Amino acid sequence: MKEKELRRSLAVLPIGTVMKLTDLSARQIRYYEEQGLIVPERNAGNRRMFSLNDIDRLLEIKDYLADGINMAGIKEVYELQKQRAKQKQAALARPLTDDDVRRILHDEFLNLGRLQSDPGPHYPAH
Amino acid sequence: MKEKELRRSLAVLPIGTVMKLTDLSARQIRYYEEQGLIVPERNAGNRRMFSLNDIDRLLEIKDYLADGINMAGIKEVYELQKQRAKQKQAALARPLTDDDVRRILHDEFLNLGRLQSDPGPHYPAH
DNA sequence: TGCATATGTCATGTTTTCTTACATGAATTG
DNA sequence: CAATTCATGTAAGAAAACATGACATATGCA
Repeated sequence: MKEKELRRSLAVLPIGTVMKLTDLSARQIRYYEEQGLIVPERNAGNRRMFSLNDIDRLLEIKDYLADGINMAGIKEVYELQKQRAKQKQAALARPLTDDDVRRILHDEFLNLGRLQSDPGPHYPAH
Repeated sequence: MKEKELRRSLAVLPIGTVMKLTDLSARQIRYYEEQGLIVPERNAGNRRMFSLNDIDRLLEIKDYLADGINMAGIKEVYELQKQRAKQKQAALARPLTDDDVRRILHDEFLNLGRLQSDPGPHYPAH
């Protein structure tokens, strides 16, 4: 499962291909990068190079936008995901204290309603 | 298994990416196309666009060349593969006659020695 | 009405790729 | 040995793709 992950994160696609695969304009893709939602690599000539993971992320962003969530909201979604991933990794790195467990469970429940079944209220631009 | 095949045959990679993934020069890749060993698609602007299957094929070609097989030999290899695939499909399309079976078995045995265990003598330039 | 957001469009410069042509070292053949 | 063929390198000029920056605009909200 490690090699597959590597392949999915290989930056091999130019923006033209990504436009076709996602049906997004170059302007949109660059804007999402500007907003920090994706961070495509650059080749030696400064061309953006995208991975399959980037494609997935872009399609997700598209869905969120179609659902009426704005940039700020999407950023928050990914912030939460990042923090959850970080916690999970920390949990793997060392044995969990009771306090960890409580905090993780708390966050899980906190995020359940907002991110899965129901997008919830549209996030205001903080 | 059908969707995976589709993804593998999607022409999404520019030649620059292919160069890096295969460690072949643009000259080599174009030459192999000229020889009919690969047939990359073209985008609207006439740029070659490669699929993952093309990458596999190029790496195969590289291996064959490293083994001392020349273009003519490699062409023959792929010709045989194509014919075998055609026969297999024909076999699926209609019931086999005894004669079919005999002929297919014959070809299988014929190709066994040459293509699998031992590359055999280097093919002369036809 | 005025402002912020998300996207379109245009201009200009750089990078990538295309085709065509010629060059070349290694192997082959007469 | 001289002449070919093969597989690849290299260079030139044109076209396509992409980058950045600026300005335009529709939409929704305060």
